[in-house]
Amino acid sequence: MGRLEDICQVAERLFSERGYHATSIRDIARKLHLQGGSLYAHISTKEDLLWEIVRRAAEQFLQAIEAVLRQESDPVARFRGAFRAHVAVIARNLPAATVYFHEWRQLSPQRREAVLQQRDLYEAMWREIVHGGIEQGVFRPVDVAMATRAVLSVANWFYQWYRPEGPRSAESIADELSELLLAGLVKEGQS
Amino acid sequence: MGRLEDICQVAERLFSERGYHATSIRDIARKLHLQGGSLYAHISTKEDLLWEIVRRAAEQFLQAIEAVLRQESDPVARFRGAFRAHVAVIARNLPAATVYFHEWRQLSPQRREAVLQQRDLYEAMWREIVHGGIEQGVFRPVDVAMATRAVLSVANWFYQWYRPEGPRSAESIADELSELLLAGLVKEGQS
DNA sequence: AGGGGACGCGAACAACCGTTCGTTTGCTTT
DNA sequence: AAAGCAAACGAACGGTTGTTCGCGTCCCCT
Repeated sequence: MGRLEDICQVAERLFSERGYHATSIRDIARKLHLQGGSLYAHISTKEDLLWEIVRRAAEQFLQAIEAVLRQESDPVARFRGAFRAHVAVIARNLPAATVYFHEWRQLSPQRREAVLQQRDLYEAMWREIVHGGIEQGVFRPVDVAMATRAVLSVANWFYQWYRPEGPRSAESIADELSELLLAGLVKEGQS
Repeated sequence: MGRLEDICQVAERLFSERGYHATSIRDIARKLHLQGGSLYAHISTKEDLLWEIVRRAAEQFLQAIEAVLRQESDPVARFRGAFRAHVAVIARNLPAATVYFHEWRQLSPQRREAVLQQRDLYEAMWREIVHGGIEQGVFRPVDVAMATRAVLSVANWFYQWYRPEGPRSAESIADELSELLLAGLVKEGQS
């Protein structure tokens, strides 16, 4: 089954660099020294390939935040952990994350709906973190939905500018960004 | 010249909804009750159409922040003004802004380069705002590049979730978001 | 040793792509 | 009324798209 993995990996790279519709099945095949039609021994549809990439990425985001929520209970620790985990998922697999954020609209209506449902669930977990911080008096009483959107904006936009060959590690960047966001959330006094 | 404007408007909508490569010249023509080939009396290339949309959007962002920098000098006022202006450009022309952020990579290498240069210039102006705030002792001594990236993440991601038919006005949202970001930047004491 | 299944080839498919072009239409100007 | 002109038609172009399929070829299992 190593071949399918190879195909996915090449597809991730090309889809992320050129976009889904600007990448042909023959482009993917060429990078593997194969003929276009040969890919259909391993995949059944070009869209299935996109779906596989998007589905896996979505799964990783969910698993990452669930692990944090399971292990941490303090709002600030949860916030830092979830932010760091989100950034790590992107950094660990930048092409797949890029495809996830950029190309999910090209999926069929049903699959698009599934992505949206997963995204809503993910955002609800983040809102829970923010809500918990306010309820425990650690965060200022800001609008939960709006603050969550701001946080996720920074977290999601990360894929647009992060480059692994850059000078700073993803963890170091994640910590600095989450510190900046926390400063806007936490009540004046202690961090 | 009204016809070209019609074409641009339809192209903005379709490109933003389905993506550039998923929209054919015939799709655009159909919405105008025209034949595919008829568009070529007004445009010279499909890519030229995309370029026109992207170019105009980029221009609006630049003009908006330049006006703010010209009128305001206080760092906090500049920050609030620039953020509000950025969000207003997106809200005022959501389809074009969506195409700008989402499809600029599909342009030719030279035009892509021009977009990048403009974006760098825009970001430099934002860094100038943050830098000025720190220098005057109004903002905490954060990393200018990183803080600017965080702010622009929230500002740019706005197009992904803002819907004009929603309950809150773009200005009200912009003010709340910029307040949240400012709280993370400003030194403890006064706002 | 021999049979079977996975894998890859390469030609072919219908559909669609962006773009061109000769022709027709219909309005405006003289 | 005639001439001119921009706009739209509609057929056609060469190329590319995703996908199919019959055919070999190689390796693994018994």
